[in-house]
Amino acid sequence: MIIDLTDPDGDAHERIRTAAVLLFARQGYAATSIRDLGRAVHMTNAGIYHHVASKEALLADLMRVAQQGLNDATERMLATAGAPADRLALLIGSLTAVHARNPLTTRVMDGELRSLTPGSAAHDEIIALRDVYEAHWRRTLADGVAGGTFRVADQKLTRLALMSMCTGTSEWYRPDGDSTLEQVCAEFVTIGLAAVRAPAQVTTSPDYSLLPDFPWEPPDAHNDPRPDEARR
Amino acid sequence: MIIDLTDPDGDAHERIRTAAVLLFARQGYAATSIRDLGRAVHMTNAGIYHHVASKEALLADLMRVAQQGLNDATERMLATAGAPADRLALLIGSLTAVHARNPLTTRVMDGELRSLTPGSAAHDEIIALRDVYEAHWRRTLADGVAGGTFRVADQKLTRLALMSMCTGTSEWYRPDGDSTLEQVCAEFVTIGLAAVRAPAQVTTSPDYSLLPDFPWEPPDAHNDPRPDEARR
DNA sequence: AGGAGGCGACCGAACGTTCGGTAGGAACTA
DNA sequence: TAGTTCCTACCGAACGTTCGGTCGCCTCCT
Repeated sequence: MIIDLTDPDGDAHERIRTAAVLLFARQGYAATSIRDLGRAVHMTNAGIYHHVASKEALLADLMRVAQQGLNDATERMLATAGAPADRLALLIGSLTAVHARNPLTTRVMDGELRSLTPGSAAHDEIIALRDVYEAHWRRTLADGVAGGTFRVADQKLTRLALMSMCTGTSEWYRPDGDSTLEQVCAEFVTIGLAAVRAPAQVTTSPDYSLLPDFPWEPPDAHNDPRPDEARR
Repeated sequence: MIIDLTDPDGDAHERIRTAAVLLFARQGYAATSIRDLGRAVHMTNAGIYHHVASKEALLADLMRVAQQGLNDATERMLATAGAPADRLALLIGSLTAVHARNPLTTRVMDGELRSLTPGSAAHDEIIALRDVYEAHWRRTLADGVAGGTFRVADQKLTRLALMSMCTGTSEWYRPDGDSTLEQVCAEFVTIGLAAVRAPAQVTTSPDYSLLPDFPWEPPDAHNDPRPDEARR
């Protein structure tokens, strides 16, 4: 499933998407030119436009597919979960795992929403998809509080704090660290349950095979240079 | 201390910095033009260059002063703290508070390092300053582990996870929420101590007057439009 | 024959940056 | 007091470059 950016026989659309997620994550959308993309896939800027309607449409497409993938996977996993504590554990674990395993895609997802023209159809669509996702968190927290399992001062604050803990994973997680992905997720689940004052439970680790696997996420994404911690 | 961007009698350098932090945080450095800055302070693009050597120097200056301010404040606060648990609590609380109170400045600090030319003197200087700051975290965690107070699987992972929880605050905290800043900080300290398996302690809330107050952070920063959660 | 894929050349606009010039005031001299 | 000389702050115009995007043509493959 690895994608060779320079292979002219590969699917061009897929190669462009792969290059886009790489460069958008590394330099940011605004600082990446169509010519940069072309250089990465061995094409001219004009060639890119044979496969893509516009630079912004490329970003929107990327974000839409990625967010949709997360939504689908989340709903698949939640389908078998019962109590709010179980659901919260699943939400935390899966969001963390997705960010750890797809750091480039998720960095674009989380950080480039502002690059879509406000009010455009694409922008509104991504926001709507994100709302659908966040509704799972909102409902889980509300259910837990209503049922007496959770005790939180401010549901919105708790949700955003936990989500930002999970999404932050894409900025620092490396698979060659001392902790496995499973350990990180379990750790975060423990922290999350503590944050809502729910009793820590023996967590059945989530089935990672249900998580979305973005085909354009390069296998060596974790070795991609990052501006910080460059020499550590 | 509030700064009127359009007041021609105000200090021009200060006005430009204020506009820069606003626009860089809102649109990103790459998507902000010198002409945008000029428009914000009622100057032409040429006028800006009378006060600023280059666009990148403006960003570097901003980041350097901000990071230096955080470093100084952190060292002032740590000077009176003893045990690793106290020091960790201070680090968590102060980093959270700085991000909550200066969301625009901290978003630029945390997210625009990649916009500085890699290898340039300015880039290296910011990284060095950041290293100095992170060393406080590293040492605190190492001391706690060595002394038996903390029990963590992976110090680097723990540090980065906790720091990203704190820095995430700038993305969602609003002073008009259900929780005060003090409550958020206390909550995060509790979570952080749980993450290192240290006994939760009665936290003496940090002295927020020691925290850096960036003069260019607009007083209505929390009302500045953000791409996500726009309609919530 | 004809469509898919791609190239070179090009467009208008915007970019960061530079340059010559100027209004206004302070400072000094006659 | 009047005149000369600076200096700070800024503007209008332009520099060369790069931007996102378009157009026509060529070359394969079917």
